[in-house]
Amino acid sequence: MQSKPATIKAIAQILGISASTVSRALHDHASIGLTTKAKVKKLAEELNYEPNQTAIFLQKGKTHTIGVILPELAEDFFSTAVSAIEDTAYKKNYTVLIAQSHDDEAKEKLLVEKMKSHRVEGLLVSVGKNTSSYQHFEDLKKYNIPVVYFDRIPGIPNIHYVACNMETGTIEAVNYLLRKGHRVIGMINGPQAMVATGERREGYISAMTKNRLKYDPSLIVSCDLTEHDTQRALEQLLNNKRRPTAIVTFNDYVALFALKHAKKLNVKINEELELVSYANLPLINYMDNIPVASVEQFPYLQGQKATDILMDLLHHKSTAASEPGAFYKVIIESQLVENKR
Amino acid sequence: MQSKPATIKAIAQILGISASTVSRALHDHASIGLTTKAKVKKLAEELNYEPNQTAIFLQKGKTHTIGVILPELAEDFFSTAVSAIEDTAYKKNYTVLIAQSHDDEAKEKLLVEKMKSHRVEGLLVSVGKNTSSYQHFEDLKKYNIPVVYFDRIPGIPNIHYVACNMETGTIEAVNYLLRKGHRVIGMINGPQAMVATGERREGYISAMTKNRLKYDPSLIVSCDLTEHDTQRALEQLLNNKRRPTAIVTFNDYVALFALKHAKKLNVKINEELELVSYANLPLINYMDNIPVASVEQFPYLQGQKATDILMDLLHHKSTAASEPGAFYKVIIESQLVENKR
DNA sequence: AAGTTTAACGCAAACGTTTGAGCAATTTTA
DNA sequence: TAAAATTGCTCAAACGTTTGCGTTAAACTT
Repeated sequence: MQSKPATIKAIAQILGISASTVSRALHDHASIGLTTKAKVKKLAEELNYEPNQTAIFLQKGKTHTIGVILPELAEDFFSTAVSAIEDTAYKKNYTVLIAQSHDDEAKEKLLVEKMKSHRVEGLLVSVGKNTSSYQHFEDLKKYNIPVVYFDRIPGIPNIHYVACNMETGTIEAVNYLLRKGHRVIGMINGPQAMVATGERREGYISAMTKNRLKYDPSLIVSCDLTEHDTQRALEQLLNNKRRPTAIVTFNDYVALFALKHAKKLNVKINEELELVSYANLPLINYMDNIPVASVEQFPYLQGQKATDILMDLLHHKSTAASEPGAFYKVIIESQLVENKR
Repeated sequence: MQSKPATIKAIAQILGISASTVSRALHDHASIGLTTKAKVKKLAEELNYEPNQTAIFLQKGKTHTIGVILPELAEDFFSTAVSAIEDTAYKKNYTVLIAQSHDDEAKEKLLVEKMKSHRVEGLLVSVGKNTSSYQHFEDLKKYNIPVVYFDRIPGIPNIHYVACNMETGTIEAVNYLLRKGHRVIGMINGPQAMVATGERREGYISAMTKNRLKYDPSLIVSCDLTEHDTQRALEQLLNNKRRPTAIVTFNDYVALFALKHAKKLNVKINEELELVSYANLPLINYMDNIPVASVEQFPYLQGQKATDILMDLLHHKSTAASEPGAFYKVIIESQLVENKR
């Protein structure tokens, strides 16, 4: 078998015409005769000709490829976001390159280099939870590679992003618990560096004070989202002088860790302790007992919007460049959904 | 700002030397003077030079890219498999291009074209559940693009694949249920076209007959894995003349659909009816009640092995070509894991 | 001192495609 | 029937790299 795919040159040689004619024929250019076109197309079909994108990329300077950098593909939130990204990109005839940082800032930097090297036209990123500097992303602007952040966004100005406003959902969550009669409500929050951590905290404080309850800082404890640290955080809350009867956890994984540990500690879920979480997992509502409610973060929507924005940026580069102060900031309001039993 | 990244040519021009010298200098070629090397590297650093992969691809005829085609990224099984693929590929300095078929055979074909067009060096694929012809994949062999199938593999000879042998796990599952005292065991199986459907069926029959129980065909009903059809299948089993007290479901999603519907039908889970499933979901073991056990399919391992095989194929192409009869067939034995309460 | 080696670099082609400009036939116009 | 317009095609350069081969000048032989 022919190991190498057919090229335009090969077609040209067989037909005894020039490569440019073949190229134009395949593109239905007006200045090529119908008989020639027919011959070319027929042979291309026969040889199973497939344009070499890498050559086209080089020639046109456009790769029609976007990159995605995110912490963990296996996490349900991200995989559905990527699913949306791929779907949306596919419709616009873009290809997507993925890479996961595993929350490692050093690797994140390397991945940016790799993406740059691959000449992606734009980048979609959800930053690692430990990432402290965003310079490696911001540098891309110099090369006209737009970056759209989603979900885990940096807390810096002048960026494009789509994210959930966690404050809204958190307020709803706390209100929900208050309505159910809870007065001492704890929170297992995320790392201080994350924007979402601050929003949850603000939401918590806002809901409490709006309800004329005093805010007790000892009821909010941050953790690094690992199972181990969640256990520590849970114990810290349970041993607090004012022991919470309900806890808002940073996300579903944390909720599951906490649940597991609570069982081990013989804390009766939904009697002694109720949980409210932020949905990253699809089937939490198939579960019994926990958590009683979740704050939905719309991963598919986020992925979709982020890709739309990137596409817009790519196709109106001039506009974006001419209005350097204009940044997309799409905020999806998080929403409390009560989990049906 | 400079909108376009620096090129070798640009560096050459600035330094007043030739492009080839710059290229060699950057690669630490022996025949370039140390002072020149130093100058080149310094300037490259300053200009933030990043080699243009598309150009290198074209020149070398190697893209260092592999493609992944699978049905649904948002499904947990696949996302963790992709996570493994990306991790493994990254270590070998390969980039991964992903695309989802959404179980649509026509789209699957288009994606193959796209991958071919992108000149991926190899392909990892998990076929759609309705895919009946595999010609679009097999055609790639002509172009020396190796294909490694994983998990959802075609039932044809002469292919490389890694998959779980569902028969083993199914036998274990049925044995487990028999030990628990069940005698009438149902099965909600997948589409007939899937290899895994056959394996489950064989496992079921094998376990039953080995235990001297007669095999009742009406207890195995196939469904298309949608929620709706699962409901139908469940009802069919519940209305069977011999009503099963336990059901083996095709996967966790089907189990969840069945569970949901069973609740609606007022069937008491784990009293009237026990479920055993095949794990695709990570947190099924955090759940109460269902299912009592799962057959683990090791998604990360599958992704990893599949990528390893592909890498091997890519690096020993000659070997593979010289021994046309040699195909990788990695079978991971599925394994029953009892879900801890 | 003439010949030979070696070090350091440049030339040019190639990868596959696109595209502006040019050119030769053929057809149209006046 | 000569000039002008149209048709259908070819040439050559370009995109950014790599690489075999050639070239120059300096350093080393004997």
